[in-house]
Amino acid sequence: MWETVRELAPQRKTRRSVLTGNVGPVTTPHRPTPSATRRNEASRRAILAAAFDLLQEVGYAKLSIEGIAARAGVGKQTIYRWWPSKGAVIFDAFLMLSEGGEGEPPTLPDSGDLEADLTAVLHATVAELTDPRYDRPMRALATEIANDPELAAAYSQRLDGPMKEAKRQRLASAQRAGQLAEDVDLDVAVEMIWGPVLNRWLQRSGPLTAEYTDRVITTALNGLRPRPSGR
Amino acid sequence: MWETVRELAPQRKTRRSVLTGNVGPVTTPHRPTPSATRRNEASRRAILAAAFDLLQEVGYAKLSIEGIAARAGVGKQTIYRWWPSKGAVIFDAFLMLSEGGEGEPPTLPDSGDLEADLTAVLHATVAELTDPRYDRPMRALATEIANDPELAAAYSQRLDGPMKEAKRQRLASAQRAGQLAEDVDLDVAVEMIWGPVLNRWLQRSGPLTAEYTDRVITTALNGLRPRPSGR
Amino acid sequence: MWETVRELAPQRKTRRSVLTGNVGPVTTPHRPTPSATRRNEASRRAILAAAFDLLQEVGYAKLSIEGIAARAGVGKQTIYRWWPSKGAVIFDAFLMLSEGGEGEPPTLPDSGDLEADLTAVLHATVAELTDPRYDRPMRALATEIANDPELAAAYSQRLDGPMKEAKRQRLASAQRAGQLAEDVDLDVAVEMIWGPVLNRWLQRSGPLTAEYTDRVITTALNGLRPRPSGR
Amino acid sequence: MWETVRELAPQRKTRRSVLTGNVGPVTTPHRPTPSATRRNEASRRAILAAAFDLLQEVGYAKLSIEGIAARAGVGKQTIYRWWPSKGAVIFDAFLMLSEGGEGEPPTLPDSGDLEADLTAVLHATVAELTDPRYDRPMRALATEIANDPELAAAYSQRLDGPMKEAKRQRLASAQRAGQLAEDVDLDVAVEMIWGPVLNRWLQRSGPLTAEYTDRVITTALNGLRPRPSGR
DNA sequence: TTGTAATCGAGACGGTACGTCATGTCTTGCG
DNA sequence: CGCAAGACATGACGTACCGTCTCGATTACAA
Repeated sequence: MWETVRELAPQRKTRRSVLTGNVGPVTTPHRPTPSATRRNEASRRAILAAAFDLLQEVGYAKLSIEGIAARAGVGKQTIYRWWPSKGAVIFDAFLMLSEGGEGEPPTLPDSGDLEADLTAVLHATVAELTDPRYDRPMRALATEIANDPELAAAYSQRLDGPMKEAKRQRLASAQRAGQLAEDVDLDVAVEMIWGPVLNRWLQRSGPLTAEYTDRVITTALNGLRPRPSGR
Repeated sequence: MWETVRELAPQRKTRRSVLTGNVGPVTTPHRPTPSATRRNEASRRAILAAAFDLLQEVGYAKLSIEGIAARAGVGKQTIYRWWPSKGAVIFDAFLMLSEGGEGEPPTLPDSGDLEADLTAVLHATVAELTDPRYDRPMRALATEIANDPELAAAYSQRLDGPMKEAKRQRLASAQRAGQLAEDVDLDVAVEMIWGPVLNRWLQRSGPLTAEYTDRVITTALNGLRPRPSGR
Repeated sequence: MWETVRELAPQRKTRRSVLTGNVGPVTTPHRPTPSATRRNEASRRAILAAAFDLLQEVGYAKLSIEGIAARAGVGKQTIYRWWPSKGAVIFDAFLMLSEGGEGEPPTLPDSGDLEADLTAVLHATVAELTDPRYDRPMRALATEIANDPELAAAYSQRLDGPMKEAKRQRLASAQRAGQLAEDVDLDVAVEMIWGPVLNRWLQRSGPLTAEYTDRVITTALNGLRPRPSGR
Repeated sequence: MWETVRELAPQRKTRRSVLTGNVGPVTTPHRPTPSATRRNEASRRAILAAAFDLLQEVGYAKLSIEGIAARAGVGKQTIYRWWPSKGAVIFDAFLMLSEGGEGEPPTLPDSGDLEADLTAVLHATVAELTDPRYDRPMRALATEIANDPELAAAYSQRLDGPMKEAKRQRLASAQRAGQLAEDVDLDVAVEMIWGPVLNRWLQRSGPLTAEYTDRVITTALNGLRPRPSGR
C-alpha cells in the first residue's frame, strides 16, 4: 500500500534501512507510557518482526500475543507494557517495516506523463497487494483499522496520510501541467483511482490485475459522461 | 450496503424480515450437511438474530459462539452442526436480514436522471453505513470477508452480486439514454462510484457525508481530464 | 496420621481398596456444585493422584494447578470446576488415599495392654510421618489446614474426626479395664499423647524416633507429679 | 508463643520494640553476605515491619516480596540482597518483634506454685494465639517452618530454644521443690503441656480456651493411670 | 401407533489464549 | 557501593472460549 509509492520514488534506493527514531506505542497508552528510556530496543524490534512474520505464516485470526512473545523470545508482559492492543503491535510492525515511515516523506514518480506514471504506480501496487509476503499482514492491518477507530486515526495520520499527500501532489503537478481539469477535487480524485483497487483486493470482488488498474485509470481520467468531440 | 438499494427501489415497500428460502450453511459444510428436514427453524432464526444483535452490542472482536448460543437459548452444538465458522453465521445473519437476498432481485430507482438517482442512492447508503445499528455488524462482515476467501466468494455471489448487477443495470440504462459514454466499462464505473465511499467508511479515512458522495458523483461523471468546451 | 491407625487395625488387610462413594468437593463450593452426574470419574482420580505425586516430588511450595492438570492430562478448568482451592484438592487426594475415609470407621488395636498398644501405634505413626512418600504431602495438608479455617473444619470432620474417635475408644476401653483413672478427660488424654509427636514432626523441634514416643507414653501415663508409693 | 513468656516474666517491663543487635540474614545467605556495614538500617526495619503488617492484613498466602517492598518504600533488590527467602524475612520480622530475641534470656514466673504459674502462662499464651494481631503472622511462621528445614533449625535455635529452656527451668525448679517426680523427662514434660495447646491452635481441632489449658495442666500433672490412694 | 433415529438444550471435557501478578535477575541513575 | 525504581524472561494465576463429546428429552419419520 504505502510501500508501493516509496519503492517507485526515484530518490529511495532500497527498502532495507534503519528505523530512524520512532519509539513509543502508536495509540494513546492505557497507562501513562513508562519511562521509555529504559526500554529495550532489541526486544521491541524482535516483537515487531515476530508479529509481522507470524502474520504471514498463520494469518490474522490465529495471531496471538503469546505466539508473538514466544517467537520473539520475550515475556508477554513486555508486549503488554508497551502496546495497548494487538492492533497497535501490528501497526507498529508496519511502521517499522516502512523504515519508520518517518524519514523524508514519500514521493510519486513524475515523468510529466500522468497516465504513464499512474499506470506504473498502480501496477506496482497490485504486485505488492498480491505478494504473499504482504497480503495477509496487510489484510490484518486493514481488519484492525476497520474495527478500531483509534487505530484508524493513527493509520490515517502516520502511514496513509503521507502517502495520500504524495498522490495528491502528483495530481496537483498534473493539474499545473494542464493534464487535469482545474476544478477537480484532488482528494476525491485520489480516492477514485485507488479506492476501486483497494476494494477489489480487500473484498476479493474480482481479479486484481494490472489490466484492471489500466481500465480504472482510463475511466477515471475520461469520466463517465460522453465526451463532446472525438476521444 | 445492499440494503440501501432495496430500500430505494420503488417496488419494495417494507423491510419484511422473513427469510424466504435459504436454509443450508453458506460455504461447503465440513460434514455432508445433515438431513436438513429435521432442522429446527426457530433455533436457526434465534441464532442468526442473536448473532446480529451481539454484533451491534459487543462488536466483532468480542463475538463468541458461546455468547450467541447463550443469547439464542440454544446449545452450542446446534451452531456447530449447521455452520462451519463464525463468519458463516454472520453471513447468514445478513442474508436473513436482507429477507433472503433471494426474493426478486433488487433494482435501483430509474427516474431518467442518472445523477439525481445516484445522489439519492448514495445518500441512503451513507445513512445506512452511518447507522449505529448496522455499522458494527457490517464491519464484522467486511472483516470476515477480507480474511476468508471462501466467505468472500459466497458474499460475492449471494449478497454483493445482485446488488452490483442492479447498479450495472442502472448505468446501462443511462448509457442507452445517452447519459454515459458508450465505451465506458460498466464494472469499473460501478466500482469507481461506490469504491471510494466504501473505502472511506471501512478505513475511516475521512468524514462520510452526503456532500462527499456528491463530489464523488460529479467527479466520476466528468472525469479528471479537462473538458474541451466550457463545462 | 490417620493412615496409621488403619494400618494397624486388625480387620483391615491392605491399604489398597476402592473408593466407595465420595464424589463432591470438600468444602462448600463457590458455585452451586454442578450436576455431578456428568462428572468424569477417571479425570477426578487422575487429578487427585497427580496432586499427591507432585506433592511428593516438588513439595507444597511449588505445587501448581497447572502442574496438576498437566500431569493428570486434564484441562485446568476441570480442576477449577470441581474444587474451590488448591487445598481442597490436596484434601481430597488424602481422602481418596485413605480409601474414601468413609468405609467402616477405623479402630485401634486392643490387646488389653494399653501401653503396648499405644507403643505399637505410635511407632507406626512415626514410621509414616518419617516416610518420604508421605512426609511432604502431609506437611502440605497441615499447612493448608493451618491457614484455611474452612478446610480445617472439613479435615476435622472427615479425616481427623474418625481417627480421634478410635483413639478415644481405645482409651475408654482401657478406662473400663481399670488401666486409666476414671476421671481422666479422654479428649485431653488423646491430645496429650499425640500432640507432642505431631508437633515434633511438624516443627522439627527434635528428633522423631520410636524412643521418643515411648518416653511420651510413659510420661503421659504416669503424669508429672511424684507418685505416692514406689511406683 | 515466645512472646507470652516474656510478658509474664516479672523482670521485663515493656515490650520495647528496638532490635538490639541482630543484623545478618537468618539462614546461610546465597551470596557471601555483603559488607553489612553499608547496610541501611532504616530500610531493614521498614521491611520487617511491612512484612509483619502485611501478614496480619492479607495473610500468608497473599504475602509477596513485591508487596513488602512497596509497603516499605524499598526496592525489591534490597530485600533479595539481604534475605534468602520470604520465610527468612518473616522469621526476622518475629525476631525484631521479640526485641532481638537476644537480650537477656526469657524466664517463666516462679511463685513456688507450679500449677498456678503454668495456668497463668498458658492463659496468656492462649490470649496471644487468639489475638488477631498475632494469629495470622504466627501461622505464617509456623507454615514456613513446617516446610523449610533450614528455617526450622534457625527457629529452633534462636526463637523457640530460649523459650523452651525457660520452660524447662521452671519445671526443674518445681522438681527441686518436690512438685515433680524426680525421674520425669523435662523435655517430654514441656512438650506434653504445650504441644496439645499449639496443636489445637494450629490445626483448629477444637476450641482454644483457658478452660482447655486448665484441663491439660491437670491431666498432665496427674497422668492417665489411676492414682493409688485418694486423689 | 410405535419404534427408532436424528436434533435439541445443556454442559463437561482437553485445550489455547487471555491479561494480570509475582518471581528473581538485571540495569540505570541518584546520593 | 547501596539504594529506589523498574524493565525483563519466566511462569502461574483464574477466566473465557474453542470445538468435541455425551447426556436425557423431544420430535418427526418410517414401519
